Amino acid sequence: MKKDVIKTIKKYMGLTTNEIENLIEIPPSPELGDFAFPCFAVGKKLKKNPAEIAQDITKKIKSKEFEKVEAKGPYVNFFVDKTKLAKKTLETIKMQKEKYGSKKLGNEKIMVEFSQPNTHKAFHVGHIRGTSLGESISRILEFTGNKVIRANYSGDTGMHIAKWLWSYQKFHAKEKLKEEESWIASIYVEAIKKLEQTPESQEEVEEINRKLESGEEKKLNYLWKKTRQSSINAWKKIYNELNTKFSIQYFESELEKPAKAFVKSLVKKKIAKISEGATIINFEDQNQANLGVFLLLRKDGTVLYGGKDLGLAEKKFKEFKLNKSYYIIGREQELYIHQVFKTLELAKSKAAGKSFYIPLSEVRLPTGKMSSRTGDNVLYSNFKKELIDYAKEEIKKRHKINTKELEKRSLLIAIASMKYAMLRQDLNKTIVFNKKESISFEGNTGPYLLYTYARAKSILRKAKYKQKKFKIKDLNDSEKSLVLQLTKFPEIIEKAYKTLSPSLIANYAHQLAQTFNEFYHKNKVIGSKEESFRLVLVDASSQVLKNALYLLGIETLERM
RNA sequence: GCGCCUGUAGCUCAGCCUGGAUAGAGCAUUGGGGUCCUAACCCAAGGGUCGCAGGUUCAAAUCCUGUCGGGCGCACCA
Repeated sequence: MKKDVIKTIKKYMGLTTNEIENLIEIPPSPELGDFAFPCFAVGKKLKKNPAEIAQDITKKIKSKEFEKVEAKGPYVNFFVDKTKLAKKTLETIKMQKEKYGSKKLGNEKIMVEFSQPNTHKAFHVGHIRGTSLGESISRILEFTGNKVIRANYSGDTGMHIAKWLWSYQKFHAKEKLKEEESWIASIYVEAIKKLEQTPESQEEVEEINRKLESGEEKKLNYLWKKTRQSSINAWKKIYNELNTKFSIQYFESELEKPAKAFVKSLVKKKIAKISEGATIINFEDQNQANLGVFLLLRKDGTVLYGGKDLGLAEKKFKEFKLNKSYYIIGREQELYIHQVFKTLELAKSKAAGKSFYIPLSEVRLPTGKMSSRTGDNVLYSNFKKELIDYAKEEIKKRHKINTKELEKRSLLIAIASMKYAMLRQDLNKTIVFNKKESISFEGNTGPYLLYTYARAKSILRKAKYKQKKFKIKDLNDSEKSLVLQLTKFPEIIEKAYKTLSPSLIANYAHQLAQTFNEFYHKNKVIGSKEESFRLVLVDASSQVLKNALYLLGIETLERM
């Protein structure tokens, strides 16, 4: 439809398609039309009053594509023929179904690294944001023609693990190992507290760290392996619930060797050097003073996180023939990740120039930063439980269903609620997590979207709807808005792909749901004169809503 | 000190990239809507010097400069 507008204007003005496309806008209200062409720029060029130009163009236009073309001040307003538009849009959706909105915009093999929890530590609300985002971006990339490899990278060695093992051995040795993340997290918090009380214990911890790296003590190795696996098993359940499946899981412990080798080569190439006993890159030497100093190896020769990330980048490109590698990592690591990328460039790595950073702002508590050290955080499992309990209450108010169905629905609602809350906001914005306010299923929330979908499906069920041919007469206002909303979806996808912003899709889904609910309220479907058409419209709406939710990584419910 | 992010209604946020016609939602507040397809819904009302000051422009929440407030980062943590 936009194309028709462009074509029409092009016929009467000496402008290129691109110029026109950039000028065309959507009027602030439907009474002003569906598309508008502002004449300011042309007015300036021709040194004529834009309002006169608008009048002129309007008089000349004789296209039959539009219901009406009208000059209003300096604007030429186009009114699209809604009946034609509805027919076209609904038929497209009917045909393409879950592929509606999908478009081949890219054709690359892309790795998306996200989530990155550490073993022996809490999986908290902050991880939910990163995980939801990674999954959603992956789906958007796939939906637009790319092949995606989902990668997870976890810290399973180092000082924090040593502290955990120390705490367990010293204070909980008789307890059975559990796979609950809350238990795992609590051992770590206790370690930090005890170490503050008795700083002299730090020596014991360092001894454990040494033994752990050398692998000399069998008993310790066993405990490490076993507890590490507990964390991994706990994640499996979490990722399953969050609808995420990683193609590959990397661990820090596997990267020590390749990292050391890579750092060695950097020293050889004189990119890195020894300073105060540690191996570093001073970016001042590379005329990149703004990147500061990048630390690779400690004094004692052990590899730091940065060194391992370099090794990992190499490994990723070696293992998979990637076109691109995305890192979804907290904003606080921005400098660090740019140091990694610059180093890859200096080393002429395969990963150079193909690695990209997607910065993610943190999830905070009203009281400040979340920390797995102090336990000042909201664990995934605890938050989920509260959401599930609330969902159960709400369901029980409305329906009598068996336990199995109740469990299924409440979990899905809980996940939708948390994911949507994490995705609807811009990545650059810090989310201040207020637990009380987060547990709400009304308004701009995930459950509202699920509810809208379930309502639509309920109509189709009751009408015993089957797809067949349909006729469209005149559309009323709420039908028109709904059709227009459905027509917009492919554009939203394109923009979301270009900017890697799931929030655009989240906002769109909410708008669509609002428009649908308005339509639902004003129009009776079953038993109305327009039943056949309205059923198609309901079917299409539910389909598009489902597609949008899919891209957010949110599953729908047929009944809620 | 330097660098990055951020400031829009009482609260939480869209809109800013690509400047245009009355700045939009949700929550909260107030008032409506049930013989009717799921009221987790819908309708209406009140509520805004778009942090502040300059500049560019016919036109600025949007672009530029400065400034103030908040967050984060800047050598052996990850």
